[in-house]
This record gives sequence, structure tokens and C-alpha cells, in this order.
Amino acid sequence: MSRGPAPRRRATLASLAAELKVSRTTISNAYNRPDQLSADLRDRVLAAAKEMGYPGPDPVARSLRTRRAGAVGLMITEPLNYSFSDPAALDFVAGLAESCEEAGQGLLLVAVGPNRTTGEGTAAVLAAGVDGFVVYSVSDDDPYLPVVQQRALPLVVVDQPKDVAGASTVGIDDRAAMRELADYVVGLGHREIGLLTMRLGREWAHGATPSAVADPDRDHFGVQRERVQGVRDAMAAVGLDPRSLVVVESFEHLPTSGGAAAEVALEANPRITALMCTADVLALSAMDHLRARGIYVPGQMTVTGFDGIPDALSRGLTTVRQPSMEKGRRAGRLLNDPPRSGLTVDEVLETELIRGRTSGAPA
Amino acid sequence: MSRGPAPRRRATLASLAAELKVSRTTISNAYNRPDQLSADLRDRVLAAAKEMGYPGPDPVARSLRTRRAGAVGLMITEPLNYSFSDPAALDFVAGLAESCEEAGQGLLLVAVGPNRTTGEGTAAVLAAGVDGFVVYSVSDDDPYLPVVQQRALPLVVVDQPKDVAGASTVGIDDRAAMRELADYVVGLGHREIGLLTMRLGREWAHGATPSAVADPDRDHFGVQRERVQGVRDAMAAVGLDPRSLVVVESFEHLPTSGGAAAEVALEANPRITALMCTADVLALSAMDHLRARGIYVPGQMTVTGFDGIPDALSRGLTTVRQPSMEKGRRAGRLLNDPPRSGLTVDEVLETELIRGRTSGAPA
DNA sequence: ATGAAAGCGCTAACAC
DNA sequence: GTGTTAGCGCTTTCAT
Repeated sequence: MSRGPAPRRRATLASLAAELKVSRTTISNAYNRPDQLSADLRDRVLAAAKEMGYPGPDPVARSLRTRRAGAVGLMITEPLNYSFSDPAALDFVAGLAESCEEAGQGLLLVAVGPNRTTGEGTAAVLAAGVDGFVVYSVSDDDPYLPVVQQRALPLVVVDQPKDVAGASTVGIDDRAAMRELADYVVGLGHREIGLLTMRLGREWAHGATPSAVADPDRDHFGVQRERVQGVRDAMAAVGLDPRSLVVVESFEHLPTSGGAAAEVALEANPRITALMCTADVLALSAMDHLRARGIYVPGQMTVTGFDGIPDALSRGLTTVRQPSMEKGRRAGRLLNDPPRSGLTVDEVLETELIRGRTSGAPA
Repeated sequence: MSRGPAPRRRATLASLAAELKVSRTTISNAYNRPDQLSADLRDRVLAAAKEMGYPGPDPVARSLRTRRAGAVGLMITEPLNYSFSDPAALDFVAGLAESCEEAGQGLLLVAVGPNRTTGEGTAAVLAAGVDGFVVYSVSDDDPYLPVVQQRALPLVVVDQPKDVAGASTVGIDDRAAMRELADYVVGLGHREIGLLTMRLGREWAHGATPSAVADPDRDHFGVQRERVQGVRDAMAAVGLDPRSLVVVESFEHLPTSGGAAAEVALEANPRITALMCTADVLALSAMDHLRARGIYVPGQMTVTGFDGIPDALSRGLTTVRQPSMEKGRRAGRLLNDPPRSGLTVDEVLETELIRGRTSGAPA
């Protein structure tokens, strides 16, 4: 197949104006202010444009002039299929996209490779033609965060980190939400508890490893840290030693990751009667693993999740529902329709405890 | 929280140059051609930039000058959470994103609302600052396709439609792939077959409806049409009347859609012994439904899918595996690293028949 | 190694 | 209702 009948030199607004012997303003108005010229002239302009293969005003030139790029940037710090393996993250993106669509804005995915301390990724962030950035749930020592800040554009940080200067935030009260869930679990009588979390540090390891007490120097994911703390709060409240909590970090997003982490936790403390997880995907995987091992839920083991993804709800998982899609919408709104005050805002969304069929009194 | 210490007027390359009493070229070089100036001067420039809060060359202005936007546009014609409810589509996006990341290009999601004949969506396509477009699996009468073409940018169409002027294409041989699968099913002895497909026309309806023989005036999704045809080919080849094929269209992407469609098919012809589906998600849903109705697979019913998504493979579904992620990579490569000839190309990827545990001889 | 000049294609005041 | 005049912020020959 061959290229279409492209004109030698691409037509521009100016060339069209010359051709029609009118001013550039008139052509511009034909596209942007139809009421500023006679319908007749406008039709002639549009007809000539079609004939000359003029695709309309160049978006880039327009952006330069109007100082509006017409797009919002979403920084992606992990491989996409990894980021999107979590339905909650996907919902977030869908919500953000919905908001952008309504506002007629584009959504620019800016993928910056992980690990690589600097380089490609930096260039991508610096080269993004956007009016604002959304950063979704990254480590508080993420190397690209300063680069985004350097752009000095409106910035919305979702979930974490919590303390980015000049940024608006959207999130939930992770600690309180997890505390409520843990209160419920402890209330059922559980005393030996295991907690499966996503990785707490930005460094990668394979599989799952038990993690000691919180180490602020190493824990860079505020959300996970807060959820762990929520469980400890609940334990402390009833006189349990928070340090007895077995925390296992999972470094992968595989369908088997939760099961592997569960195994590690039970090995560390075989007397565990409740496995709490900081994500539904971990919990569901753990449940599959327990079933394969012949351990009944909730009869022999209580399992809880976090997020409230459809799969978890349909399987009756005891969990906390958080409005993932709404987070996306809010983030989008904050950029596409910013508060008039010009100040940054912190939006804390509601969560809901779901008492499912995977929790009960200890055996 | 308050805004950061933003300078009154945003610093530009020119203002930096004035401040340092060097030419704009030098500043530009400091960022783009480090070897064109002394390391010393460069450091001074970068230091001054930091102090003045200059975030580096404006991406939009640079794009205007270099005539490269640094991004690829992906037109999304359906609500994102709908588009992304199919793992195959998600894999495609991941592959495309991967390719863009490698090339240091951004990926601009251009969401144009469905239905709305024109309007918002058109503006979004016209306003996208991109170097090329990817269109993924849209109806051949999609109202936004002409708008994309009007942009006269490099264009890659994935899956469908097949005949877009001036566009490169990436896809598979849907008819042959489905034919091979149907040959296998027919070879097992099935004579009464039901086929569950995604919608064939752009109009929407609710639930699932049985569809008569192919109607070219109404069937605007080439891929679905071809797959239907593949089944008919296989039937005709063994002397079966292709018109006896019960085709049921599903208009939704719900977890229950396949089951509902299966129900419609079995109502239309209770003697059906094989339910073929044009997507794994439909097949898996149909299987769930059949199990709930006490119909055993494959003992009492053969079920087949299409795509080869992880869930299908792990559940042993008989299906056709297609390289969804590779489609995305190829589409990206075609735009980010176009063939030197300047001509469009058509890439047809390989598929693989997976004989799973959901197919057997009719009861 | 550094600078001067010329635009990239467009929109927004402001005239007429 | 239409045209004139200035840039938006940058890169790129081409000189020096």
C-alpha cells in the first residue's frame, strides 16, 4: 500500500489564508470562533481546507500560543501490565480517564522505567506536553518524583507519598480503615495474626520475606506502612504485643504471590489464626493456596483483604472497600477543573468495612 | 497548603540567557548538546536554572520547533473500564506502552465518547499533540476514524477495520484461526453448534440476541464477522448447512454476559452440543453458567474460546492463542521506528490452536 | 566554543 | 466582519 496523496509541503493556516486571500485571523476564526465570520465565508474556508488537505490548526502550535497542552500526564513507574494487574489500579485509571474525557483533555501515560536510577525516564517526564501531572501511589523516595516537581505544574498525588510539597492529594485514611478491620478481627477473638503486604521498600527481592518491625529507613510506601500500623493499633488496644504481628512482604504481583506469602507467614508462626492482607489480590491468592493445602476458610483460618475489587466481593471476602475509580475522577477533576482558590487540597475519601464470609472466630 | 515559591513570571530559556549574559543557543546547548560547551559553563547554566526555577526547555515549544510531539496517540472509543475489562485488550495496551517507553515516546490516551455522533471526541482527536495514531479494533463505520485520517499522520490500525486508506495494519488471520478451531470441533463430531460473539454492529442493545445470517449492512466489526465466517467455512467443508449455525451477539462485557448468551443459544436450539465463543471472557462466563445449570463440560457440552488469556489457559479452555501484547509492540514499533520505505505495511501475526480440556465428542 | 538571526504555526489584542 | 501586529519558547543553520 502507498502513502496517501500528501501535498509536497503540508498546508498551514497561513498557506490557506494566502490561497483564499484572506487573513490568517479569518482562518483561525473559522475553526475557533465560528460566530466571528459569515457562515458563507466559513464554508468556503472549510471547503478550501478540505481540498488542500489542511487538517485544521496544528495542536502543538496552538498549545504553544494558548499555553495549554490539553492533556494530563500520569506517571507510571512500573511496567504497565504489572501496574494493571491490580483491578484497583485499573479502576483508578478508568476514573481518571473518564474525568479527562469529560473535560476534553487527553491522558498522557508517561512510563518511566523502574530501577534505572535516572535517564530515559527523566527525559520522558521533562518532555511531556501536559498541563498537570498525576502521580499514583509511588514510593516516597521515588527518583522521578523530584523530576515531576521540577516541572512546576499542578500536581496531584494519589495515595502516596503523603507529603509532597505543592501537591494536592487524593487518598483514604489507610491507618483508620485498617484499624477498623483489625478491630473486627481481634474482636472475633484472634490473637495470633499474620499480615501480608506489598513490598514496603523500593528495592526488589524475589518471592516473599518476613519483615521485622517497621523500619522507617527502609519503609518507603506510606500506604502499606499505615495499614500495618492500623493492625498494630488494634492489637495494642486490646493488650496484645504489636511486635508479635508477623508481617510478610510480597515482592511480586503474580496470581500465586499471596499464597507464597501466606506460606511464609505460617512457617514463621504456625499458630496464626488470621491472615490479614493489604490487598484483595493477595488475599484471594492466599485463599486459593489455603484451600489447596486443605485449610478451610473461615473454619480454620480467617482471611481478610483490602480494596473491595469485584472478584473479592463476589467471593465473599471480608475486606475494606475503597472507591478506587472515584480516586481517579477526583484526581482528574483537581487538574481539569481546579479549585478557584489556587491552593492545593487534600481529599480523603470514605471507605467501608465489608464483613464477608471469610472471617470467623478462631478454631 | 500553599503554592510553592513560584516566580512572578515563569523563567524561560531567554530569561536565563539574559540573566547569565550568554546567548539562548548556549542555554539550549546546555540541555541538548552538552558537548557543545565547556563543562564549566554548563554547570553554571544548570545551577542558575535551578536557582531561577527554570524547569528546562518547554516541551511544547520544542515540539513546535522540531516538528516532533514525542508521543503516540491511542484512540479509545469505549469507556475505559469497558475496554480494559478484556485482558487481551489490556495486554495490547501494555505492549504498546512498552514499545513507547523504549522509544522514549509518550502514549496519549485519546478517549472519545461512544455513541455521540460527533462533538467532543472530534475535538480531542484534532487537539492531540502526537506524531502518529493507533486505532485498536473499532467498527468500520466508526465516526472518529475519518477524523483521525484527517490528521494525515502515520496511522496503525490494529485488528479492524481492515481497509483504512494509508494505514499500516497489525492483526491475525481471524478467519483461518477460527476455521482451524472449528475444524477441530467439527472433527470431534459436533453437528449442532452455537457461536457466541461480541456485538457485530455499532448500535447497542441490551443483553444477548440471536443473530440471523451475516448481514454486511449491519455487521461492522470485521473481526467478529471473520470469525463467524471461519466457523461456517468449517461447517460447509463437511457438508453442514452454515445457516444452521446459531449465532448469538452479546452487547455487554459483564462477567455474566457469556452465560446469558449461552442461554439464548440453547433456547434457540436445545440440541446444540458445542458452544464456540469469539472471546475467552465469553467462554469462561458461559462455562460458569453451564456449571450452575448442571451441564458438564466437556461431557455434555464442548466450549471453546478465543484469545488465550491467562485465566482461560489455566482453566484448560480449548481456544486459540493470539499474541495480544505483541500486537501492541508491533503497532508501537511501526510508529516509533517506521520502515524506511515510507510505505505502509500489513503485519499478520501467528496464532496457535490450544486443545484444552473443555472439548470432546458430543454426548 | 559561542552568538545572531530566522522561523516553527498559531492566537489574541487591537485596529479598521 | 475582517485584517495587522506581536509574540508564545524554542532550535538551528551559519558566522565568528
